[in-house]
Amino acid sequence: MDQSKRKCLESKGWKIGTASDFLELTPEEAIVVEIKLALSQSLRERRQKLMTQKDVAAKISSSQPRIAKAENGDASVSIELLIRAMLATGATPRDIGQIIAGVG
Amino acid sequence: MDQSKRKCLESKGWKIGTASDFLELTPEEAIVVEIKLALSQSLRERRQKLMTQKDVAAKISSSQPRIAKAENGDASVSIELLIRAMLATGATPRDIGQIIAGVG
DNA sequence: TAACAATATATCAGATATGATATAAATACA
DNA sequence: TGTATTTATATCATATCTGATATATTGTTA
Repeated sequence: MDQSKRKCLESKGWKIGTASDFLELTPEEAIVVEIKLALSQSLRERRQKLMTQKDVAAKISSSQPRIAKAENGDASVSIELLIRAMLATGATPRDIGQIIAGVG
Repeated sequence: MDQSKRKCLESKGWKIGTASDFLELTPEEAIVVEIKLALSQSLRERRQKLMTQKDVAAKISSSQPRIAKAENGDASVSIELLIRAMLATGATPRDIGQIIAGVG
């Protein structure tokens, strides 16, 4: 990973150490990060076509700020919240599965 | 869902209310439960062929009891831990995506 | 431009998930 | 049978994730 991507991730709360790559993460952790970012991106793309962050939040009893963080790839957002938000946009398990399958 | 399945889920900590179906869960929550159970099952199947719960735990800095809970579909286990455990068995994002895509 | 809607950022207390530990129960296998 | 291995259950302090709230920023539209 290049310098700019690392800085980007760090600004969102990801702790990827001082190395210039994912070397400080186990392979499993690195893939989890990639899965989260893929879901995050996809959530934003889907949601923008259909509704506001507030709408998504209401459907899953969350809050607009939390959906903003989800879409921004913030490290504090769980995979579960990302999936719940995706589902709120009408995504199916099939849609979500395909996004995850496309990682790596 | 029949009575026995409901009792089974409840014994694992799932709060599905008093109804005889998933009616007390939002559609999104119900799907999340199904995704967790699917990952849980798949984890056990994959893991048993390859290694012990202790082995999986070591690979992802978790503990054997936690892996046991993951395989038993305990409600306290996050999707993230399920995915990390799957990855520890050698599952790829593609494998995981297919399992999720098959829900519903 | 002004006014409004949408999104981003900051903070925080409460809830949930965590690994660790101890140990019970089950399973394998000599 | 007994003994070792594996898995399940219970408890707990800590870390992480949560929604709520306030508010700043950005974007849109009159």
